[in-house]
Amino acid sequence: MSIAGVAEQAGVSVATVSRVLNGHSNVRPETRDRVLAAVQTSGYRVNELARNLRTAESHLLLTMVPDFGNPFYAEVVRGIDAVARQHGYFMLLCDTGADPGRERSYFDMLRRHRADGAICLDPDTVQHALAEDSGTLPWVACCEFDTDMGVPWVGIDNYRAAGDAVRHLLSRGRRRIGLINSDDGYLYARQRQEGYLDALRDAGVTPLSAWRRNVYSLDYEAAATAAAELVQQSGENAPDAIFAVSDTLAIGAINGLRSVGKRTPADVAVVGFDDISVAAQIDPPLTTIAQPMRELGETAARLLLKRLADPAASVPGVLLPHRLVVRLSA
Amino acid sequence: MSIAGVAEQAGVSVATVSRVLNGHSNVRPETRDRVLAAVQTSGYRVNELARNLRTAESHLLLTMVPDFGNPFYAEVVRGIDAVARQHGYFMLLCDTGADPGRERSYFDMLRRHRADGAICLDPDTVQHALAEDSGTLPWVACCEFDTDMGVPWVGIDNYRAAGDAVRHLLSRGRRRIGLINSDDGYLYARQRQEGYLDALRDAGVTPLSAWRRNVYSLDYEAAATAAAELVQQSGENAPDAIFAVSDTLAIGAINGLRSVGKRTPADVAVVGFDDISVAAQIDPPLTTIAQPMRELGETAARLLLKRLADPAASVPGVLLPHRLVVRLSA
DNA sequence: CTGAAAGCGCTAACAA
DNA sequence: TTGTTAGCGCTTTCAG
Repeated sequence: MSIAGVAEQAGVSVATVSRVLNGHSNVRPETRDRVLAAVQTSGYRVNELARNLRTAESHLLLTMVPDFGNPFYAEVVRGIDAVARQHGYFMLLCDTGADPGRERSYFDMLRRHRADGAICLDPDTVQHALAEDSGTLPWVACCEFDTDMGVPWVGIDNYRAAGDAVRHLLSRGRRRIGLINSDDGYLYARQRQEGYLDALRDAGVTPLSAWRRNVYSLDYEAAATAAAELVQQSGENAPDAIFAVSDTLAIGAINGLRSVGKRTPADVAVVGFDDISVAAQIDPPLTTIAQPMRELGETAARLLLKRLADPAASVPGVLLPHRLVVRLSA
Repeated sequence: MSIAGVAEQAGVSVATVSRVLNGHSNVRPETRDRVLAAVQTSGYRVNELARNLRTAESHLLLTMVPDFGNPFYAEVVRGIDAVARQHGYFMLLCDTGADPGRERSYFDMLRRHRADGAICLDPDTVQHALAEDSGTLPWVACCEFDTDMGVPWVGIDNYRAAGDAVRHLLSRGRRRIGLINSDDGYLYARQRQEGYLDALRDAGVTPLSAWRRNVYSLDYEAAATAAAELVQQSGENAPDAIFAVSDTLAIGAINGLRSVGKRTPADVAVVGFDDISVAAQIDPPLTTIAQPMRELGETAARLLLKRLADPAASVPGVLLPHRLVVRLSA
């Protein structure tokens, strides 16, 4: 049943039906009622494919995440979704696995008019590829952003946040602070490492490379292994604290520590990053850097919507505040 | 730049361009090359809106989850996504918050031809509303299913799985087994409760209602409170074990137990449900019923795809096996 | 206030 | 092998 059917049933033209469907005011109330009745009885629904073709917009927003099993991303995505829906858009969530190929294929949806805009949370390394050949497409970078990529962005100050974590550990009397970092294809990983190193140096401690481990997947096991290795080194190579760049990693680390008989925080203090909801539930509750996950997502969505509404508008980058949450692990 | 532009540039008709774009064989190689070249230089991309309007399909699949912050759903969704993409479909993830209104509005996307099919993980109570006025729309129920709703489904045997959990506790010598259940708007919640009750009775123990708590949001705090209340009752009202119908709840429960000085499993054994990845990481590692999350999603997607390929085909319901994973919490 | 008609970009008969 | 043409269902001038 198409608009033509409704028109016939109501004894009017398709144009009139379209008008009432779109809430135009220039329709006689009586006519409008007749149309509405016909819509009711016929069970008609607009074909948005047709509408979108005509209006040249899909009202679909893409969100590309490297891994949507990660609770951190889940919460950010919630923020995006809320704002999008609030503005009449639907959000299509794409799990790229941080794979440039998949990322490209999703990005193609923009070019093919299947989506109006995109929000990208992928590693800045893969974002760069996009920025080059599609500087013109409407998208914004979220959480992971390179300020001179010329793309609107939102995120936190990772450098300073990492410093805050380290300074907290320092203030607790820890000196040999280890780092469990993630894949340094992520700018955030590199920035947090810088923040960590500088904070240590500023305090007069020379960071040993033996204190650092990279984990190339955000999984618990890998972090557990890394933590166990770290503390089982001899002498001053063995850290008395660990800063993990995500709560997931921190939880794995605590588990790894326990498996080699080290207690947290008595033997080794641990601080995480993100403040996902499990962080407060584990034993000991995790001290961590809280990111405003929901706001991150909401802001990204708003930036994109603004860009969409006025392609010429200069959309700013925005930095959101982080916060140290002290619990018992450090 | 549209297909017409390419046609002009290549000196052929739009039909020919369409043919090479769609890989039809009846095009002279030389012509095809000319077209391809024009596509290249012009940077043309199909407008899928137009294509979809013409072919009357969107190649979009909807997945409706009640809460996509829940790691359990995340993993199921991964399975759906993988199969969908493998078959040339994109998956649109919708967080309904188990709200019938939002659910309806997403479902409307099917009626409006924005999506070809849907997979629904929402409570069976809200599914029923859908089944009534849209028995004809292509959708399948996943995890949460009512076998006589006339909709293809996939899930596990919740009744038996809950029984297995309880029997395990029984075999460990626990008799006063508590239940932390979720919102009984979910069929799975009601089924697991039945399984729990029957297993207890079969073992000759009379389940006290004082042993049971419902938690209406899947969050840690609520579960923690429930667990604390449960064990602080007097006499035989205080359970010596708790079966929680999800790992999230179980983790919260263990935390609640700890907060009132009860150790797990020494004082109170705990078994969870789902086997999400944190389950193995907490202290003590969680004994739980593992659901084949990924397969659940993959199967749902396959059922839907089958239904789409042949609307007349009778699509079966499928029951996937669960598994008791014994760790240290019980 | 309403209708006729053009056209969004594409695919698929049908012709040649 | 290629071109012409008729829609897909809708919105939107432009006339009346």
